[in-house]
Amino acid sequence: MSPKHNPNQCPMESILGQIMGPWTPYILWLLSNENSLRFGELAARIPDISAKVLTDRLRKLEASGLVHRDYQPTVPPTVYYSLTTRGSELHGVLQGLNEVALRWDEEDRLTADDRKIAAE
Amino acid sequence: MSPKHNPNQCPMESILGQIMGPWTPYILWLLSNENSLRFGELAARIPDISAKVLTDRLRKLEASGLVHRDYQPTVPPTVYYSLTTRGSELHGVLQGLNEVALRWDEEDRLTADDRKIAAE
DNA sequence: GCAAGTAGTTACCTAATGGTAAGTATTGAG
DNA sequence: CTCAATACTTACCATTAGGTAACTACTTGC
Repeated sequence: MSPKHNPNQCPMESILGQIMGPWTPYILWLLSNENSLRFGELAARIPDISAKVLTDRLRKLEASGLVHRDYQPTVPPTVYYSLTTRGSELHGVLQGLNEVALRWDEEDRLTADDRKIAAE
Repeated sequence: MSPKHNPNQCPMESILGQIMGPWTPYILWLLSNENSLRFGELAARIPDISAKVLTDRLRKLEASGLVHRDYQPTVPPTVYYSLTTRGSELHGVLQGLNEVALRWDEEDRLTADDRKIAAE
């Protein structure tokens, strides 16, 4: 994160340090709904994310013990990602977040429509 | 955020762009529990945050319509921050997040204790 | 005339982040 | 002999974010 931003004794900041960052909560949300996704499937569901960043996120989540990586040495290789037990404890939070996100999105689109109508 | 990371049609990413970043969810959590805090009170409750970053976060939250800023031109000035209606809709999510954070923190401290005992 | 107290702002610097593009490994298919 | 497919890795670059520290404004009180 930042050079000096340490998750100093504050549990909230500690968890945020693990979850936060562009795409990360979204990755968790996808995994929490599908229970297992391959690298390419994740990439396809997350528009515009680069392989580099996706790998980075998954590695960090794995290091925090939130995501499990299952590498099958087939040819070509197959890698399944899924939530660990701890990772799946975030489901409720992510669901709540998603509900709010959808609600606000709808509200914002409605008021945007109002503006368009008013401008006519 | 990043030069190209646009909240591209994805409601989840859009809300994350507003909430995310070091300290931000914690600020919202504090405001959601105290319903009104002054700048200095916030700073006191958030160890190690700098005035610059705190100001920045509050300005951004204000711009997103999540936080209300009430400036009283007294001498010295007094500024109260509180959640807007929309901001307070995050209470449930933040509470869930905090519960998980406290639980994990406790679990981690327990296993840390185990390691200490085992090392004796 | 100077310090105190609140809520910032400003300047400057460094480290980390993310993007792009190209490369890697492996093996079966054509 | 080369391509295709998957899951990355690496190198390089530009931008950004955050940290520190000093400075501002305004009035009261000593």
